[in-house]
Amino acid sequence: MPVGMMAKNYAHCPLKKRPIVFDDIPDEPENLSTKPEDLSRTGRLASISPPSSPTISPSATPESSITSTPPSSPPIPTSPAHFMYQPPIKVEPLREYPPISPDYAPQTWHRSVYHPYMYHYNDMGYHYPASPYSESSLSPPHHRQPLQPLALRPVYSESLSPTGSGAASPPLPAPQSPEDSSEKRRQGARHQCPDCGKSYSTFSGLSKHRQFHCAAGEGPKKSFSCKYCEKVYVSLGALKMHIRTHTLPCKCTICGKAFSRPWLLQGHIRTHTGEKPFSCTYCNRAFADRSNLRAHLQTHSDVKKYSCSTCSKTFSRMSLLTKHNEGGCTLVHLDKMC
DNA sequence: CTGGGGACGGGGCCC
DNA sequence: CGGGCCCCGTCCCCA
Repeated sequence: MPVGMMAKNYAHCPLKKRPIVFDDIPDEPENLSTKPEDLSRTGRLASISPPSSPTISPSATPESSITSTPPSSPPIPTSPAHFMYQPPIKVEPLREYPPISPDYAPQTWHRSVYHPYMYHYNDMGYHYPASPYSESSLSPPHHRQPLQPLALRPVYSESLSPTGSGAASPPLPAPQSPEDSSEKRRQGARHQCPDCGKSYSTFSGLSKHRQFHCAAGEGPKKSFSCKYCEKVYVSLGALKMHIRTHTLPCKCTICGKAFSRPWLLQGHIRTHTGEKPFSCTYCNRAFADRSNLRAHLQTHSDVKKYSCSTCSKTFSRMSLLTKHNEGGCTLVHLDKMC
């Protein structure tokens, strides 16, 4: 969404939440990555090419929009937005993208309705055509697996229950694949703590655990306390991470707001640019924040993630369940009377 | 009041 | 050990 438009739409928002419109924004924001910049990719915004697989024009209907030739370049918004933040991009030209099958059901095609680009950006640095590849799986390819068509790849796991029958409803997410679950990732770990049984994929991980974390073990229980507050951590790394919440080294060049971590800043910058890389499989709604998409997905489910243990009513968010319990689960009140 | 979205914080894990 | 990313969670605001 162009910044100017967004500012207009924020007319009813508190001042602190309104994006700031600049007339003289530099062409390219500073690289947020803390990694050394790859100089070979200087000018990356203009040089990124989409995958050579068939692409889909977002403006066309799914049935008619499959083309064998990719567009010359992703459309870059111009006026009234003078600036569109483009996250650092990792280009992997040798990566194989799954071909688009004509078997895609139209209802599975979607794109960000806010995102002006026809290529979805995911935070792992991959560019895909906006449809039919989406962020809906919440499992970016990363090092785990290449992104697959919706019909093939495992989809987001937070077990949405079917919201209804009928062909109009897209298939609901299947259980998360083992590769996507940190818990299941550990199942393949071969380094197990003899004290508590917890497993790690690397010996160093196990060593860290035994030295600092394992309550059942004999390792030294060092503690690291924050000099800014009362918090105490069992590892220096955790303390350093916490200290960043005091020092806030990552500063937004647009509004000056500071954050503890680069990726928090990246998420914040999306509030300025309107970039919404995470789109819902079911309703096409797009989000700038993965967690918000996750919460949104709950709204598509009849049986939501958080349930009242007393009356079995389910809620999409913990806060709603808390409110429910605090304010008035009638069955709770009945229990208290008994 | 309830449900939902936006923005953000923090700990854990992997590389 | 640090960076990057994940998930979980909270707080606030709004319709």
